[in-house]
Amino acid sequence: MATSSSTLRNGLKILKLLAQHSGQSLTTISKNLGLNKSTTFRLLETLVEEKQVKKIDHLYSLDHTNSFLKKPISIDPVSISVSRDILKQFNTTAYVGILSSTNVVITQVFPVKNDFSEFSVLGNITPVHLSALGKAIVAFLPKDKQEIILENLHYDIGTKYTLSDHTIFQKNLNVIEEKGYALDDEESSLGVRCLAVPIYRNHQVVASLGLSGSFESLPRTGLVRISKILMRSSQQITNEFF
Amino acid sequence: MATSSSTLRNGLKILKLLAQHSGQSLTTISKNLGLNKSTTFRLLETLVEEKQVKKIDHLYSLDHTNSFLKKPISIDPVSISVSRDILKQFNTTAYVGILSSTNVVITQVFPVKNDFSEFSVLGNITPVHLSALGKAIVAFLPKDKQEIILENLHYDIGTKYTLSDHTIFQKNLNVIEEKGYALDDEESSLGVRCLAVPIYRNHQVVASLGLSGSFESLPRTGLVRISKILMRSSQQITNEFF
DNA sequence: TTAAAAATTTCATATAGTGAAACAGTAGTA
DNA sequence: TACTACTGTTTCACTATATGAAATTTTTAA
Repeated sequence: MATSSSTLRNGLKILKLLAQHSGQSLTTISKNLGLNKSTTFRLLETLVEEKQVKKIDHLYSLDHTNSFLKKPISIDPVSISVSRDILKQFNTTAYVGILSSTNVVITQVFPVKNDFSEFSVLGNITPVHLSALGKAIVAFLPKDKQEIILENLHYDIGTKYTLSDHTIFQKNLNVIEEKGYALDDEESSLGVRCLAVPIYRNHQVVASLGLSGSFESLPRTGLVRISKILMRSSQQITNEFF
Repeated sequence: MATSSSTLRNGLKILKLLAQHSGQSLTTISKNLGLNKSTTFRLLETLVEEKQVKKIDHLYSLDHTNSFLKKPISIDPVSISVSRDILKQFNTTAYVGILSSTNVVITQVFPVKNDFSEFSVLGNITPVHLSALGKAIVAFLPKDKQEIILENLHYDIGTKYTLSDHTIFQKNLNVIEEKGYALDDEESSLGVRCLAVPIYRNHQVVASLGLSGSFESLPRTGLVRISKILMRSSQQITNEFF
């Protein structure tokens, strides 16, 4: 007896196919996946019932309005622009993240290369302690708000969170507050470094602006200088909009 | 014999639950859904294998990096800022859309209200002919590029697309080109109107900037004036970045 | 209007999915 | 360290659900 479920897997295959190529007919989907037509029809009916797929004139498409991953976000909006000079100077991609509960959500992406696959991270949700963007927000929050977030991290993360992790993260936040920027080498196995600074509005941090690049483009020796440039950029933003 | 698939439905239930509350254990998920533990375990294993769910220290979360709905986008990036004055003036939300194949993707949202649920549309994908943002791009493309998109609309939409629709849409595009802006009252049953203008880069349209508001905030009598204000804003953007 | 193609439903059956229970792993406490 | 309680994972017997072939209905195109 197989460990896992082929029926569920087939259903997910259909979703994946429709994500790549929407507006397909039953016969086309059945052929593309090598599934029997009756089976395919029934799986599609289920997906339509569950509102993951819509069916118009016998053509099936993903129902984007009901994606599981579209989670209402309930904090203040922020919008910024990033000069291309900064991106070119550091050969990095820039991101804006905002806080949502105990996670950070990427709301804007500014790729340096003409490689638009970077936009696929738009809307991504990450626990604050796993991302420089998140840390750069939390570290500059008032202490009482920080505490609330640290408490709630028990429930919202995919990582078991112990008291010692709590203490380590708290110390990490203090360091970030002192330095003025957050650094994340967690993805260091991939040679990627992230540097992020807070964005303020009405004297409160509401978002963060981060750069993601290679160790070469964001060298340890240049982090203070880079963070100052970013701070000037984010200060400009605050002046302009808030 | 049931029309639809209870196994697939149970799998989707799990995804939905994890979307609402991530980082749950097997026992909790099983209890919350009233599913047998073994069954739940196997469904979760399948979801993990298919990379829709990640499992860290026996806690399950949605794997946001592998959402079906995150579709690599392969055209040039664009970034803009929108002055809050424009939003306040019209009491509307602003969007930036970019072209991806025959769809338009929303890459930036600037809500006027402190109601961040608007950000849930970030990343939304809509066929070009169903959205002012899409029309405002296609209408200003070179004719040969337009033709390619019109041809491919056969395959990518959830709506049956006939020759007469082709002709109507082509005429619609000509009108938009003449006027300089695209209007969309398709959602008029909900009292929502969308007005969009193109964003250029190197003398080519690469994106669009649109406003979405009520009939009161975007009155028919004011559309020309508003579109001119938007055009100035998008021209400023072009001057600044391109 | 007709024929072909696609969509939907039916039916027999076997296999995939289910759930109870056994087993293994983990954490906390005395 | 040993024990207990709880959780996670695997096994096994059984049947209900999923499958696929085929019949029927609907849709499409000429």
